Amino acid sequence: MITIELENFDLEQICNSGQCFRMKKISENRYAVHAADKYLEIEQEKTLVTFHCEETEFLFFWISYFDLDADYGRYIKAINPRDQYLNRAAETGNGIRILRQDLWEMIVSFLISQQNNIVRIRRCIENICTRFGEEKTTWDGRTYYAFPKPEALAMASEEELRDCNLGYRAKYVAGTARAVAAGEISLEEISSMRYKKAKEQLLTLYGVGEKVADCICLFALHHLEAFPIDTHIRQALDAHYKRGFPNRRYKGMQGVMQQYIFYYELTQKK
DNA sequence: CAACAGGGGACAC
DNA sequence: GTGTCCCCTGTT
Repeated sequence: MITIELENFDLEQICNSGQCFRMKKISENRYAVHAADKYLEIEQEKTLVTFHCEETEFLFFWISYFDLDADYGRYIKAINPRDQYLNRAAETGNGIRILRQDLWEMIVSFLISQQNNIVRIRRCIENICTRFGEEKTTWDGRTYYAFPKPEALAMASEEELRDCNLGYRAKYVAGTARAVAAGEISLEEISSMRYKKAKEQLLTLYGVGEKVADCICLFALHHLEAFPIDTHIRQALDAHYKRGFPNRRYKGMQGVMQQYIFYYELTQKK
């Protein structure tokens, strides 16, 4: 168990920022996180955050996962003081972190996300984990399921994937899983590529388009210059940035700004 | 019951 | 780059 003090860190904001689909609130101030094959419970009391895991796992996995070494105050300070909209957005989402999630998990998650709502996306992912993921045990003896490996999903039939509620997205997951399992594309190589190259490779996958590729680049590969444009962001850009988003000013941190905007739009609609 | 929207993408032209 | 289809499920 590790307790540390953190600035610009808010579990509720991270959970609702739409980048991770396997994090959920389990009680007041306490969240459960599934990531790749790991499980963590985490608590927050104002700036005091407690990770319920061993120190080695905290050091070698969760620090990177939650981007704890980064200074998000620096991103917020970089915002144009005259941009009222972005300042409001960043104020609302000032505890958001861009997570470093598993590449394969993000590929499948965002394949499933297309033309889909968040509640159902979560259910779909839970379904494929339960059905095709490796069985694991928490420190206190409870069973959970890891995210299924490419090989496991490559062996699944399209119909089995449809049974997991994927709908027409089943063929995308099946096709992409087979391509990865067959070695037609190397996740390891993509991990070491720069943004432009990585995105280009991801676009060759069946079912991966512009928006999904950018989500994968941002939420798995931590390419902060990726700026995924979905329907919500599109509306926000049309309303507040008629001359386009100031990419030059926010060079290398557009993805962080995208998250502030996305989260802000989501909270406004409730 | 019908209509519709929900974090798009493939494919043809 | 534009249009059309995909044909999913939950909500209204």
